[in-house]
Amino acid sequence: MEMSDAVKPLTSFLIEDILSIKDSTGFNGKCRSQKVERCSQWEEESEMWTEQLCPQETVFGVQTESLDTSCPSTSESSSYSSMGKQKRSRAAFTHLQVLELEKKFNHQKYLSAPERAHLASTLRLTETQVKIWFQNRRYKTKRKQQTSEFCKDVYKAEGLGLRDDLVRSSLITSFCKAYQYRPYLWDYSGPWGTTLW
DNA sequence: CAGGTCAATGTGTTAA
DNA sequence: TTAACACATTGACCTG
Repeated sequence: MEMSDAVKPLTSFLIEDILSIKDSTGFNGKCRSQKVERCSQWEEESEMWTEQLCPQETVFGVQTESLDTSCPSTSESSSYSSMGKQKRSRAAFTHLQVLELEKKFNHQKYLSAPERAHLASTLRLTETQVKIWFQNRRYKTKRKQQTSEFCKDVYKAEGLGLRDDLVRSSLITSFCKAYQYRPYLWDYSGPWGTTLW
């Protein structure tokens, strides 16, 4: 049986995450004209930095308005709707920023305040963004680990020769209880196929 | 358009 | 009291 994503060692995910030529939004190498346009000023200023560290991937030099004061919001990005609600922005970190964050995370899961400040200035992010990124990253790692352990339990149960349907129903029940607020984990590819349901 | 990803936000907890 | 944390959720944006 082919190993599912859920049971791969953690390092595999990290390496895959890094090697897949994607930025943090899942963007896959094509130009997002809207964002590039919005952040042209930032790109101009960071051109040297981008080329120095990531010469062949300047296409990923995409930054959103909320990341850097040198990239001011445009009327579009900070626009208010007719209802008066401010549109929430979500920064898309560059491929290079994510790469450096991942490298650091591989080395240490927690940063001290000085380390965070240094990394933030190096990557031209705010300290809060670095802090939140590490928080989210730890949580993501933990979720994957939980999924992985769940799969090991399945294999163990099957190895003991327990009836497949009983194993399945009990595990699904406990899994649903544990992850009722985490539907994204339900997509895991378990030993009984690609979908649970 | 449904579903996935992920930065940002909200909430509750803990330690200094 | 404050800052940082874990965890859950939201909302923007992307892909198939």
